[in-house]
Amino acid sequence: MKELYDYISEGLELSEEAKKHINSISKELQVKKKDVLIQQGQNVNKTYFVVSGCLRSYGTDREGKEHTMQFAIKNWWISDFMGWFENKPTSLTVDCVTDSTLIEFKISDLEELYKRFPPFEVFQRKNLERHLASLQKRLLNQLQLSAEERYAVFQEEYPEIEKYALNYHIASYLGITQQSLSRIRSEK
Amino acid sequence: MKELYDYISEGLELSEEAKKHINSISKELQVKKKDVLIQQGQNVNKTYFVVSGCLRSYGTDREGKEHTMQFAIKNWWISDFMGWFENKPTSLTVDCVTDSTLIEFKISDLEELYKRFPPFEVFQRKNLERHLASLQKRLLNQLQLSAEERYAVFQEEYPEIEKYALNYHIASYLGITQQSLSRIRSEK
DNA sequence: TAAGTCAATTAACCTAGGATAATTAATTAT
DNA sequence: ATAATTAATTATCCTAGGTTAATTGACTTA
Repeated sequence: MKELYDYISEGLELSEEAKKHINSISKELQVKKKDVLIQQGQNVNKTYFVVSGCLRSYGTDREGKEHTMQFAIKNWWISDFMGWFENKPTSLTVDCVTDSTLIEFKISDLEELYKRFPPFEVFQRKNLERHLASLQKRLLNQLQLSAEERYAVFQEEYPEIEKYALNYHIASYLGITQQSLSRIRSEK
Repeated sequence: MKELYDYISEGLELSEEAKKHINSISKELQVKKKDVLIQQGQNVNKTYFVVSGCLRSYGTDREGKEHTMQFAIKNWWISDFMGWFENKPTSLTVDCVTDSTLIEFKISDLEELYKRFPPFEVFQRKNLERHLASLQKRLLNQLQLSAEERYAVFQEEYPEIEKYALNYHIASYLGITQQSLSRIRSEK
């Protein structure tokens, strides 16, 4: 839990009362590599804060191909926004790239938290803003860079993730096949 | 101004006092097709609410090719999140696809508004959530659909934008060349 | 330690969509 | 209206990255 408090404290003053409330709505979770936390097609109502390890969210298309939306490591959140905000069955699966320690929240409990402790509302807005900015950057990269360039950006930006993730996870994040990624790697 | 009030009223109770405050920090703007509102490379501090017409934000790469990040029509906001939240010169240009009527805000004035009127903070968070969900969907489409399929989704989702925007605007939104879009169109 | 997975690499071939360039159509300005 | 721009289409050729399949390597589990 300490990791979560530290993380929050970077953004706002965390009162004892707030800590207690957070404690009451969350639970720590030990999960194993390949455990599935959110399953494509079901309704989402959970979100996860990563204490250690690595998670991944991805969509699976008709042909069974996976497309990685996001990785999450220490101090990141992961869930399926699309499913939650549109209140529809999720189009993403969230599973574990490695054994991990997580803190689990019901999204509705977080909404309640924002109401009770307004600084959290602000904190969350700023998180969303940052998240949005990084997604925009990724989309722009997708539109304007070659596969090789995207891979270079990825390596530059997320060296720790490259250590955890499998080759085909990374390929599907970059929007290419595993074989292409292999090719790119060997060309250096 | 009425359009903006109506838009806000869909999300929250709009007091006279809040209206007055909004009035004091915004100004209505008439702009012409091709006018540039935010120029790639400069610092961003403005955001625009579209009353009528159509705007577009895009990045220009080294080879001078444009890549459309977003269109905005009636009741949408447009600015450059990446530039603002990272406090860096923007990598996007925002210009007018058609003559338009806008309401202009300084982003810092909006932050002040959130502070003074907390319901706006919530309202804004929810907007960001929706925005994030739609961006995720777009990225997923980019990763898993063919150019032809993406175009079909675009037509389905934004029929009004297709009326306003030029062919090469749409192509650059889909991540393909103008010629490819032409080809796709003629194949039907 | 051998058998059985599961992941990564490599190679041969193929295709969606890019590049270039010429032609036609649609706007805009005079 | 006419000329001058600016945008869209079409055609040819080309390439990045996909597809399929075989090979190698690296973990598991027995």
